Amino acid sequence: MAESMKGLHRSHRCTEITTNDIGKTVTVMGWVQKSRNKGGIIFVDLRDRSGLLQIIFEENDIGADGFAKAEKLKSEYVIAVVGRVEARSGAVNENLATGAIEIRANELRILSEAETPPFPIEADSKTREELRLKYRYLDLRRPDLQRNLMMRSKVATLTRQFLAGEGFLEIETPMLTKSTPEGARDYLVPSRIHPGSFYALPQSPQLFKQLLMVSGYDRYVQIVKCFRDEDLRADRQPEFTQIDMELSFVDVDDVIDVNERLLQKLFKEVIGVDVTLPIQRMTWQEAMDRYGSDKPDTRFGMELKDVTELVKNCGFSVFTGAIAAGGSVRGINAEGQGNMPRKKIDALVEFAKGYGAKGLAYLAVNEDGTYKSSFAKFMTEEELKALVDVMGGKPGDLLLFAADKNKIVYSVLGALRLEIANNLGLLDKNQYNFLWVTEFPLLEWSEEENRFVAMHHPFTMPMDEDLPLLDTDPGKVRAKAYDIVLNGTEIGGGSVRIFQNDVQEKMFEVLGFTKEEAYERFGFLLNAFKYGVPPHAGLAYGLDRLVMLMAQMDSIRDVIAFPKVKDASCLMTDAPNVVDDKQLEELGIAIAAQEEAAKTE
RNA sequence: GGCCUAGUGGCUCAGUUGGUUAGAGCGCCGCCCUGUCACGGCGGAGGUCGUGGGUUCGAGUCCCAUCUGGGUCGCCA
Repeated sequence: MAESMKGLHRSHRCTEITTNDIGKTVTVMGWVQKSRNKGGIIFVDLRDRSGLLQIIFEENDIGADGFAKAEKLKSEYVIAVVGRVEARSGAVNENLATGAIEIRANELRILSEAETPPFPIEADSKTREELRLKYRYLDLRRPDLQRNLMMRSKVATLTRQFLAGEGFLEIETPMLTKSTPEGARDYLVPSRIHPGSFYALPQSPQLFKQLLMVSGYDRYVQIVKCFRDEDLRADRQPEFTQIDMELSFVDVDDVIDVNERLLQKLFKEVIGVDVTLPIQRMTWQEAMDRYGSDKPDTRFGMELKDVTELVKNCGFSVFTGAIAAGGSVRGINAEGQGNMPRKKIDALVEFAKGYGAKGLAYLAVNEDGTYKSSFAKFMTEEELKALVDVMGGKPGDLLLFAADKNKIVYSVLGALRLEIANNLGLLDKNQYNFLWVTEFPLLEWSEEENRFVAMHHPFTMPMDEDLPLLDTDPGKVRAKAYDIVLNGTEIGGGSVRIFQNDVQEKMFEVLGFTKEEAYERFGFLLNAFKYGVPPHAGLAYGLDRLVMLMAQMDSIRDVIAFPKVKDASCLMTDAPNVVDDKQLEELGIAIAAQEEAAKTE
């Protein structure tokens, strides 16, 4: 039977008690991690969010009734113990922070009994994630998840402290807002009062924070939930948290400066890692050319080399064909992998095909200097040698080439170098390589929509020197946009915003919006800009990704208390679910007949 | 939507070319044990092999479909 905690007050968390407290009487409360009954003496490991503490029960201290109660303790019972802190008379447990002490219990209360949990509550769980997510409240008792969520809390707290000191104000923006179907799919919320109309949950507070700048708040920050109705990934959840900020009267360098100092503080104080400032910067074009990615992992080399000029007249039609079609031929050098078995190379070819490559050409430099290659017969000895030289190929190296449209070549080789590095164990989670990627293209041609779309968003300022190109060659315009990349993961991004109505209108024109359409969607912003708007810029971090990397996890699910699974459902609550007809009726919503209905009958 | 991958007692796994009664460790239950901390000893319970169908004398194993997770491409301004 559950007992009351009347008259008891917890004096310490488990690991807050140290050898300095020996002799004191303390009151501790928590969960039974493990009970070891030796007959006349019982040891119980008590757990709370701080860690473990050993309690010792003997009849002499606690009496016959108390001892009988202690004999009943099982895993996950919630108990309160009053007792004296003692130095252990048995061996010290080196594995425990509190291994030199124990609590000799004088009083025990069983606050809550517990059924045997469906999986062990322990660090480094081997239990399949599906089960852990169904019982997430038990999973969250495990020390590694508790550590992750405590780390996350610390990041949020330090961020608020630091930015408050830099003059930022924390201001909330609405969760029920207007759908702006540019970008990701919106989550929609039906309006009861306006049947047939919908709010959208924000994909980001973008427009509101810009309006706050118009209103003179000067520097804004918000740690805020954002929503995007797109497919999930290990680092993508439908609802996620941003550290979102905006600053007035600044340009790119000002935003970078304050954020570099924020990152330096966070990494030092949370995980003891020194971030050397300034953080390296690289233009988008250089990142693509050297790494085939706009978020390069710079912890290892294996950089791309452009060999287009070298092979444009060779006899290998795969190369020359791609070049003739306006593409390029580029390669990477997997150093020391020249003896990779054919089977593994074939697996890499298959991997490359997953990124749109039609194939992958390879050349291994044998130890004796001869070549083993899928395309040697199409090229002269001189051509091959020149190719190997440009790639820096040494005996024992494996050269891999992709020939296609630039976009595919970049994505194939960018993914391939990561895949190879991962297979070779080159990715050290203890190494933190930051990189600013700057000067992103302003626009991207969408084959699907047959128009330009904004690469970042439609409010991103073009680079001053590229402004004239908006009229003549929009695809060439670079933006004052920047991403902060850590170990190949984009942890944040932002831009300087357009603050002149004429530039903004030009931007909408290039995106194919009529003036009417632009006002229909974003009129509140465009109107606001008529009344005096400061130059402003901002940045937003993905808090989940940032903490994931700090905690050295592979999925953001491990730093989110209640994450969703791949199909965006919640295994614990079973959301989303079907609602009552009455609810739908009030909202004026009818569900269209689904083919599914026939299937379930 | 495509591709890859996993599903066997509560948990994690093994299970041969298809062949007796599907095994192990941990956990759980009972008894014993006064210095354990991966406690120990003795005994015990517990499995429609994700689901449905098929091939076969015989299916955990082979085939088809399907469900539930995970990774990824598309998608993610």
